[in-house]
Amino acid sequence: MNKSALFHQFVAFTATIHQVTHDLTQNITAANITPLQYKILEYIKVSQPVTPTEISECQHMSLPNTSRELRKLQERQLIQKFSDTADRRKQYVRLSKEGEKMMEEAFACIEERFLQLIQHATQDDLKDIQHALAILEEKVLRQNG
Amino acid sequence: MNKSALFHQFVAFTATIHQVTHDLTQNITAANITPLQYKILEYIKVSQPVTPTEISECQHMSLPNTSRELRKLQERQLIQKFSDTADRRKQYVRLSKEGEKMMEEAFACIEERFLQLIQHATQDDLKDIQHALAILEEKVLRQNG
DNA sequence: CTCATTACTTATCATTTGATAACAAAATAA
DNA sequence: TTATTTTGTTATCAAATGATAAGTAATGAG
Repeated sequence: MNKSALFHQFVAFTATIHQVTHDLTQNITAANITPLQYKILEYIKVSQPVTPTEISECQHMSLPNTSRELRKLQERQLIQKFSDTADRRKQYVRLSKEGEKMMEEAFACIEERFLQLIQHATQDDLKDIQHALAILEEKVLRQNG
Repeated sequence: MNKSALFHQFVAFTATIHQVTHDLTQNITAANITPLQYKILEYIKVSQPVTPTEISECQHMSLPNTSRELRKLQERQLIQKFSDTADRRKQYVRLSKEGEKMMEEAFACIEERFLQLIQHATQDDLKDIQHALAILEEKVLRQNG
């Protein structure tokens, strides 16, 4: 099998994934949130509690800029910070009640849009999709990062 | 089968795809190109010739901003514009020789990184991957856009 | 204790990107 | 013909993001 052909197929695939992600997530929050801030909230939502350093690394941004965005999110009552009792330099970030509500609504909206995407899928189709996702995770994405 | 579970699997999958895309494409050009400009060149590369209006729509940006970025790319000799002989309002954009060279090098670099990702895959693995990509394209991504 | 390191903040500046108004030229419709 | 629409440009402003210097407080190593 031709690896180069597989590469081209993969590139086309990722382009489509990016397009679909854009469609699924556009206009997702009424709140006046920047794209970067949404990304950060999304990460906190699925990984909380997280430290600013972790956010900084996962979002590929500098710690000062992370700190600035977290301050804005805290001012808007969307997140809360707690300092580690053992190591008081460290901080843990969580969504506030309001932030949780906002992100849950956002996720619900994305899920609804996703379900529309697969509305005509049969049970067999769903199994195929699930299996395909698992194959790619295992054989391409989980290789070493 | 639980569609909601599939949704969560899909979300995790797309997050990983975005991460891998980031890794595959980071520091890809020596040229002093902004991320947006790279995206535009990438689109031109695979779809040329394209009009500014098409770029504008596919990249989700306004026509004035598209025009500005194209001007910068033209000043840097990375693209060329031609006006349509039939409808002289229209313009066709292509990569210049230099732009082609740059993008081919970029793509070659990305392909090399991708091949590393699947370096341990057997022939059967490759067939599985190819099939998985096809399934997802057909049953999720090509539903209606 | 002293010194270096870690985790984070504040401040500042540059660059990139987005938004919008105003315009021009060509094509099309009336 | 005149009016309208399409395609694109230029100019300008605002906002978002990136980069970096300097500083604080806590921890840990020696």
